[in-house]
Amino acid sequence: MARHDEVLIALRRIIRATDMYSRRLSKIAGLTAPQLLVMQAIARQGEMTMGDIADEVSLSQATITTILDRLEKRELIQRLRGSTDKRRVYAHLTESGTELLARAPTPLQEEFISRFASLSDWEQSLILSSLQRVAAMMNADDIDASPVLDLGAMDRAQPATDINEQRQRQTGAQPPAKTPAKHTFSEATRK
Amino acid sequence: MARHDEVLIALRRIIRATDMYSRRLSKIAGLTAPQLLVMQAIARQGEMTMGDIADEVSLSQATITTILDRLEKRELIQRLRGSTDKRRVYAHLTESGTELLARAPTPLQEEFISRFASLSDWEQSLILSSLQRVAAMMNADDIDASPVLDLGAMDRAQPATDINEQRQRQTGAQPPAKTPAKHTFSEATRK
DNA sequence: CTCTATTGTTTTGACATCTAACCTTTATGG
DNA sequence: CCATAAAGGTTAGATGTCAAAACAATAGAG
Repeated sequence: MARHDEVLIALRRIIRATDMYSRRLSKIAGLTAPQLLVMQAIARQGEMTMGDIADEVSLSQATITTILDRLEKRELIQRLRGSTDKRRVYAHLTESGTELLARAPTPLQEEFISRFASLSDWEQSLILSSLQRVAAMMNADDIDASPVLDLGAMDRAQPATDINEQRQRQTGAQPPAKTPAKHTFSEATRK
Repeated sequence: MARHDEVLIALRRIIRATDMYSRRLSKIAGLTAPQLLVMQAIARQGEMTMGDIADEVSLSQATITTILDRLEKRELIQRLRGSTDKRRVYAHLTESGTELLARAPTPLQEEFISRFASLSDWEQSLILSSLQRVAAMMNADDIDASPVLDLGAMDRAQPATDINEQRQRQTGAQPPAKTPAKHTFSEATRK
């Protein structure tokens, strides 16, 4: 078995564990992992537009919409249409949302966190940088995305012309603690 | 920002990249990543039951069912009820399934593979073992579920050496997945 | 001051996933 | 033998997720 096959297996296990924890979270805390992440982001900023949230948590806008739909239905967040720019929609936590969030656990398994914390410092940074490298290697081809790409593509899918479009949202992954900040939100000072 | 928060971010990026590649695969090759994995597994074994596949690719049986539903609808695989044991259902590739599979790319981004391959040997194994360790740390609490809630136990006495032991047979990978049962208790409560 | 391009969201349609509940069949204990 | 448990699959119901298309509102060009 090739090394990269083992990588794939490990990745799928990680992905699955993440998913299963999300479901467990949902049972014990009433929030799935993405819901929790989104709410934490909103709590940090006070109020955010859909696009801001999407950038912050690295999900598409469409996904944010559906997540907020569910949160809104449960009255954990509220949407407010922007007054100056009516295209924007601002989300903020409700009373009960804030409360629920306060009682919620972390979006990463406690078990994992404590195990990870018990590793020595150099082991932790080794693991972290490995993950970041993998992430970078996987996201990289997003950036250049060979403009031509395989012949086999055209005899099957007609579209296939859209590779350049998404170059707006890739964050380097190198700088440790750095909010992407591609979006300055200074809307309130509009005329 | 805490180390484990950075871990979380890296993980989410990896998960997202994996998902996006799956969609791209689906466009250029007509198969998503899980579909491809399932078909490759079947191709290797010739013929497999739902449960075998589930174990092999680390997904639940229900998921395999829905994936095979789609593949069967497109006539890429076929289901055959077992003759001796009629509970079993065997899946095998059809003519066109074999053909499509032959033309399909790898389930991991080529770009990633070549980047990974270009790393030195020790780097590769460093990354691989980091991933395997993360996977092991995340899946670990699956095993016990709730014996005690230690915390005080480990932060003092143990030099944290036995945490690594959990991953004994990961690298061997002969018997893949092996979800530790834990599922067999809630069955016959219907009545 | 219109007409059009751009920007921000939502909707649509398709997959992937899981748990829990439900069927079928086989295995087992009296 | 037969009732019941166990094993293998499928169905139902929820989420998450994305690309693309559809909408809505603002910004720009003439």
